[in-house]
Amino acid sequence: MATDRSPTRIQKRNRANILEAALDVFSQNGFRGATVDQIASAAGLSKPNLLYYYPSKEAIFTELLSKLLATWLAPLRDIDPKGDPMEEILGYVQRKLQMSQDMPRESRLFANEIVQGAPRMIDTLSTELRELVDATEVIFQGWMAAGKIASVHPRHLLFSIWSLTQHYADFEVQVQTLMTPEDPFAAAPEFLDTLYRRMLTPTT
Amino acid sequence: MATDRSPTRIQKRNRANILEAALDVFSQNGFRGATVDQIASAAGLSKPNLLYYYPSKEAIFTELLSKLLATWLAPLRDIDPKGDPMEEILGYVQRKLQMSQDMPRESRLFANEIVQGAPRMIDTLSTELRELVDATEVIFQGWMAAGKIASVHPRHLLFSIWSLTQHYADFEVQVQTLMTPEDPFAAAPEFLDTLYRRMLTPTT
DNA sequence: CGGACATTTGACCAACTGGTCAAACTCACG
DNA sequence: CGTGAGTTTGACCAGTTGGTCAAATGTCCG
Repeated sequence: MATDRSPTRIQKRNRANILEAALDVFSQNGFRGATVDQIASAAGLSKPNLLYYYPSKEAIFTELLSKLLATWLAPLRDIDPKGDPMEEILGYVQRKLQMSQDMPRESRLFANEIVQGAPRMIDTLSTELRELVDATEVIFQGWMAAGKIASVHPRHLLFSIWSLTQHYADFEVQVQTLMTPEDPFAAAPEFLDTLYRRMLTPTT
Repeated sequence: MATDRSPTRIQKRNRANILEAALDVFSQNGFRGATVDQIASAAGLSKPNLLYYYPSKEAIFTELLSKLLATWLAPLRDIDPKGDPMEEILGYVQRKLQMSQDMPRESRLFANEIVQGAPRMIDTLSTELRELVDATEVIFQGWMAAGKIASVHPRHLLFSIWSLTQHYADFEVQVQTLMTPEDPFAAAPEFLDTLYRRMLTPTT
């Protein structure tokens, strides 16, 4: 496989199929729980054929992670320091919630990895994500100092948003089981909107 | 091994060691990621010796889960319908948070299993836990109807407490990495207390 | 002490898993 | 068509893993 030439039609199709299949399998079983054979057949390929496109299971996982991280963090980058504070935060919450609903596999992929100590993500966490979180903290602190939102611990605020929104994807089985027949996502937007509005409305 | 006789001194010691080791290994690697050998050496036994006490890896896992579930759910059962609503809920939040800090392995054990679809817990979830959640919902609804706490979706309220408190244990690596050098658990109690106090204070 | 029962071990096995390789096959293109 | 590059495959391999078994060793108690 010539990696330094522009990819052929077949390469494009197969690489896309592999990543799609890998997302399915890794998000459901975690890295160690997933087998190359599972991914291969989910992608409609034989195992050696899959390994013709990616040199190892690890390589598939790594590429998948790095391709998805940007998407996953986009809403956080989109927070506008010059926007209305309450609207920005409530909007971020709703966007994250929507992502949990639309992309539960991505959420679980990261959840699986982090619960097990994030052995393949720790570098990204402590550099790229750390910077982004630091920047967000500054924004939140500015809003709090200006009295636009109530003063709370900015990092805990951010973690709480991640926690609450991703919970619906990561623990979907549990939420589904305990909410049936109600649709968990039906009342979630309003619940979270109310929660953050009450917590963050300044008490002058 | 005579299972129908009272356990010997050695049986008691070894069984305890095995479950302790299993908690370590399963919570860090999930069911599939854990190996019988890992558990055995963590318990100071050889693999065949371990399998003399438990017939299979699955059996260890199952026993571990069922033994821990009672402990894990105790704070929820302890909510007193006749107590002061706000105090009961804030107390429950603090107890759950304390458990995340003191028993992070237990939290991650369940988290690992549920993220991956809870194949070995789904029965428990849909019966025992379901009943407990149903009962709690009734309590919450009573308090809301009486105007003692603000009206919010009772199940989402409960899930939010689980989510926020267990987040500190389940995603410990991430939280640690992004909060260093601050101790995540230092500000958490106050943050959660404020959050739920503001959300649940009735707006008459 | 001695025997019955409990515990431990090393050798072993079959299934699974990640990965390799040479040979066969397919495709684009002149 | 033909040819060279791109693609696919079956056979294979070594390491890991859950689990078995008979034999060896340890412990308890009369």
